[in-house]
Amino acid sequence: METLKRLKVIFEPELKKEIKKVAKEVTLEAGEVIVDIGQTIHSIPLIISGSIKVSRLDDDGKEILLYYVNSHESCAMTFTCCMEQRPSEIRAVAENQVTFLAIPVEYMDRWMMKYVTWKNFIMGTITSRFNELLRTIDLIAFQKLDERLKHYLEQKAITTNSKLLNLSHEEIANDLATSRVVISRLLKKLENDGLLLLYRNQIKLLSAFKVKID
DNA sequence: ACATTAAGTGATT
DNA sequence: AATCACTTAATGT
Repeated sequence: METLKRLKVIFEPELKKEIKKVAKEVTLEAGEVIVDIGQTIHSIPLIISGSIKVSRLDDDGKEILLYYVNSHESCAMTFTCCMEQRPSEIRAVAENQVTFLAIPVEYMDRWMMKYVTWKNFIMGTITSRFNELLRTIDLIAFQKLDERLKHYLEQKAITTNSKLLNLSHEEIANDLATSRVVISRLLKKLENDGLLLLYRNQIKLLSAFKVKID
């Protein structure tokens, strides 16, 4: 399985062998649901290419974006759900065409004990996700929607690997759980600041907008 | 040409 | 920052 080589994680050879043995390679098209709220997860994904959008539903059943899982990453929420075999709190949808290795949950525990690199990998993705969520909580608490928007655009550029984003203001507003009018105003400000250009259903990030792609 | 949908803006809470 | 009300611009039929 050459796909494993493309992961930048450094797993020890024995672990790689085990992964090859038990993992199933799955490819999904954009929009396909991987897990929905209430479902129980039986395997954890190691993303080879593409990305997954992870969201939860608020009280009114509206979708609110939590984060994207990109290439070479895995989803922190699935770990916690898997451990206890509890129903998923989140919904995961393929953002674009995505291929990942599905690893059955029972190996999670076993490998944690057996392989340091696996433990480090799991802990690493949980910590970085936790820190990111902490940051967005801060931004929400201090009502810094403009910074959340910038972060959102940056993530979007990373997942699509393009500075040309095909998004309407309304979609952004839905993802950030706010109103379209607010997004339009903030985007206009960013445009005036020379960070981006606005078109209909399209946003072009300029070089002044620091994103490390290409 | 007309209807529909996306985006821009002032005023108000 | 959210909502309302309204305008303007772009796009589809």
